[in-house]
Amino acid sequence: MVTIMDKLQTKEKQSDLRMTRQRRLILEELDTPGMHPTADTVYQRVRRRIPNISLGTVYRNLEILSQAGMVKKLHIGSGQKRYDRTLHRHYHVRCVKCGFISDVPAEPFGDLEEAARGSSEFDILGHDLEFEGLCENCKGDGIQQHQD
Amino acid sequence: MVTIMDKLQTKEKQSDLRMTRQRRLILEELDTPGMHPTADTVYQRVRRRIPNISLGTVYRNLEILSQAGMVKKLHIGSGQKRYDRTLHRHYHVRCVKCGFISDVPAEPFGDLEEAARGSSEFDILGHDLEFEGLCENCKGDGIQQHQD
DNA sequence: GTGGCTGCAAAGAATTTGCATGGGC
DNA sequence: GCCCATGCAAATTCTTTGCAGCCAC
Repeated sequence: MVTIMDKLQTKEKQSDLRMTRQRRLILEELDTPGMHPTADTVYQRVRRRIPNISLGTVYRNLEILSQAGMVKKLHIGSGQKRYDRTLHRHYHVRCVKCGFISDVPAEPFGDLEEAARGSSEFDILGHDLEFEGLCENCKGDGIQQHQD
Repeated sequence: MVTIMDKLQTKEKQSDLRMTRQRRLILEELDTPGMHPTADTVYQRVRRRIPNISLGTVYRNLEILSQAGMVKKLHIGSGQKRYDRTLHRHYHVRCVKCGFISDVPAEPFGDLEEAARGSSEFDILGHDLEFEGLCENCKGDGIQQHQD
């Protein structure tokens, strides 16, 4: 089991990262704006350019990049984990019908944490906010399948 | 794969629910205040009273109860799903060190969704807010393991 | 050159599902 | 009695890991 101590330690090592072809292409895929791909989606896409890359490598890299703070792991919806290139802080909306995830360009609400501090014994360090709703496609009762 | 249509349909059927011994005890476990157990934790606890209950039954029931709106499925942290008896709307804090999850008794922020509506094409229906922080035990650098 | 990184494959963890039987209503 | 619910076990799905060779620095 990976402990937080592992995480904290790994975070220090981010300068050691070697920029392999695999890692560079994985990062490139994540740079596509508005994407919140699963590990498998990243795998499928990078495979177009490195046909024999392994899914294990993709998982390993997403984990490493996530611990280095270059990528954010999202635990949205009930399915697989998703990954988001962390450029600036933002929120997400998930379509309750098709699962499509989109960015919400709203400014982070700073006072949320202040309010939580008043009613919890925790040291509050941050927050994640996820909206639920119906995406453009699903508003009209259409049952389309959205992409990542 | 379970689609949203399945979900919506099942939601209508909530009156069909039979109150079996298994289902009742699962609900009882979830009634314990402040608990956010995983399926396996529920299984372990109910097993004390129904030794031969199966893990599959626990999963099936948690899913059914969740779709009936009696239980909320939480996707917090990276690990297993957790389940929360839905009595009233509230938020959660997760300890980044030990993973302990606690309720935040703060009142829901209604204006969050209003703000999101302004900057998204989605029909916003709701939101989930999760705080991150350090729990009482972990504040002092202790690396204790919290329970559910 | 060396230590991190990769591909491959097998293992592991979490959850779902098929089927025959059992039990709530 | 009907039909949903259960126990059991196998199957799926997603993710991690061991290992020998490879490659970025």
